Amino acid sequence: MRRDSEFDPQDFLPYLLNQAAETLSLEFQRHYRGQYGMLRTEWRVLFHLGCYGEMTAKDICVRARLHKTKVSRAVAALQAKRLLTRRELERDRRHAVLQLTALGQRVFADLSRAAHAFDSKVRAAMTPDEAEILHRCLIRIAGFETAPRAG
Amino acid sequence: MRRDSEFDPQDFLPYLLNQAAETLSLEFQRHYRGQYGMLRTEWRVLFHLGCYGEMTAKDICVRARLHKTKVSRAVAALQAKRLLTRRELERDRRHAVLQLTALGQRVFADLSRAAHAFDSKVRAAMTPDEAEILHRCLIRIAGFETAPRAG
DNA sequence: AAATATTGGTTGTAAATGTAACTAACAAGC
DNA sequence: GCTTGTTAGTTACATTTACAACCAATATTT
Repeated sequence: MRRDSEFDPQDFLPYLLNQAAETLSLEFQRHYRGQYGMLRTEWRVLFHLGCYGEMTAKDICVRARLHKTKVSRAVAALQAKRLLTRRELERDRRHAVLQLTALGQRVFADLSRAAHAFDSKVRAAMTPDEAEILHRCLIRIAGFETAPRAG
Repeated sequence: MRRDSEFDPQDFLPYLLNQAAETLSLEFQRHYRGQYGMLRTEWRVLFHLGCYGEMTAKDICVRARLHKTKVSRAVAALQAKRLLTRRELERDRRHAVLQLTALGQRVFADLSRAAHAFDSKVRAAMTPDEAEILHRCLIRIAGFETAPRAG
């Protein structure tokens, strides 16, 4: 298994990023999957609804950068689990506003706590400076607006 | 679409990492997918074989952290594309050493160049310090050994 | 108002992935 | 030797995802 190239997979950002992302995702998965039988997309939809409050499926698509079919199926699954409800708008019956049920909010609160704890644990492995720079770089790479919370 | 929570998805590392990883992966995909009709796992297998030289499927599993079924199928696909060959070992016919064909090496060289260019482009959006810290953090998160090139 | 386009969302189907069960080759215990 | 266990790799099947076609409601054009 000799060394042929000067370029190492670990130096290739898409690869390294994927490995890091996969590592964390797999680890956190057990919270929403193990505890609540949720899929990643379902957790994301719940997460967004919990963080930003009620919105339409389209809003979630844009915010979470998910394809509408994925959102559609995740919403159906969350609805079947009684974690959210859909309320059609009279002024435009194409739209349906989604909101978490009381149960959904409890699940979100629980997972949100777990997420926070998990995040802290990961950050504990770096200095505050490193954490800040990492965050900044990832935001930039992901192409998120610099100040999305202002919108 | 009001704000319900102090915790933002963009502050949750697994989520942010995934978004960043997805962004880069989707962008780079067009090189191996568009040009050569390869899947991500195929590109990874090719990448590892090109970088480290010939090895068995099992080696790739360990190095690239891929499940053996994924590797098995990727190898079959690359073989069908005439990018690699398998050579059984006489001393242990369970093992088959995989190596790139001349064509495979050319494809690897091309994609390797593209990867390098892509990587440089991404790094150009940060200072050298940021790039170094980002790399360090990702290596740590991914759980890679601190000095795997020594092995 | 009728025809056309657009938008929000769902459904159908093929491709891809994950998991488990399996085969074949070797190793170890008896 | 013959069972039992392990390892490398494949195959089969269920789940998940991607992509396209679709439907219904609204907007736009004429």
